Amino acid sequence: MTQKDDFDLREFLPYLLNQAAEISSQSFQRIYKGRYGMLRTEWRVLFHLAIYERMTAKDICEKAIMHKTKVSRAVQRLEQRRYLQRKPDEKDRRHEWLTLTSQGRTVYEDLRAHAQQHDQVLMQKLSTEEITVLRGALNALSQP
Amino acid sequence: MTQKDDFDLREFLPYLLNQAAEISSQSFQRIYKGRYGMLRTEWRVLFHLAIYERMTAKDICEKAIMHKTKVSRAVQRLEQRRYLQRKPDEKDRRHEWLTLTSQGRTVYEDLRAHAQQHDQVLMQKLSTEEITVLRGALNALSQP
DNA sequence: GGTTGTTAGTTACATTTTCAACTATTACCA
DNA sequence: TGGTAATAGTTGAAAATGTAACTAACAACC
Repeated sequence: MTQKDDFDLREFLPYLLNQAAEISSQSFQRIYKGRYGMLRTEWRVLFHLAIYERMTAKDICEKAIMHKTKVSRAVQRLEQRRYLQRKPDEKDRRHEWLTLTSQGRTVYEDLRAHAQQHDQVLMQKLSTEEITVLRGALNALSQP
Repeated sequence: MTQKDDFDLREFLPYLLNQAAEISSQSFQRIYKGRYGMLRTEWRVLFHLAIYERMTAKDICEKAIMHKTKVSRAVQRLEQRRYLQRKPDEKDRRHEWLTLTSQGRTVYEDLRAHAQQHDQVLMQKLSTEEITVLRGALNALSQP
């Protein structure tokens, strides 16, 4: 009998994180999909732009941990729907600055309200202290 | 100034969970992909079978929170590589019992060792107490 | 027993994602 | 200055995923 048998994959952090992330995202996904036909990639780009105001696609890649082709296509679709605007950087025309249109901000505000509600439901499953520790731990694990 | 401005999506649990899950999964993904050319779906089916010994595809869907078509295709590929065997249920031939072959178990043991290592690296980012609370919270959030 | 409904699992097709190659622009440096 | 390297972002083809329709087997009710 060796020591390796002590390790149970049911306690493997990436597994637990994935299950929790999956389940807690699902019902919210139905909201942005149902209301605006948005994909998860688009929702993520949208709210990053709302939070940080003005970003390049590359900034979004880094903050949101998304591949650049994913971001590129999400930006295209959000632009088509007039949720965002692109403006090339004057100094370095490889960069494009992205900002939400007022229409994009309206959509964002609506979704944010739903997100807040959704978050409250999730937090009811936890104690105040658990929530604090959880947030801290998730932030720590998100540093690569 | 309304209350809604208090809610910052950077603290939205599904977002934090997703970031942590994504980052903590990435380096491990390179391992099963690099060593065995496996996809995440296949890895998940493999280790569920290793843990529970004998399951139907439906059991896996429920435990792993995966859609049945994902499971169906992962099972097909694992069978082609001779990592698992199917056996129809005698009583109810709609059910198929799945078990790992010895080859599948060997692969699993190898990956489990790597997972354990990986888990230890992740846990170094956290205190013992954080780990305990985190596990509890993730389990709570995984109840749908 | 036969009709209807349900369940486990697969398949076809559409959508999304990934990977690699590509363009356009700027940086570096001999 | 010119040539190579690096960077931001896009695109096309291949792979993976999601959706809905399907098959096969069983259940339930008349």
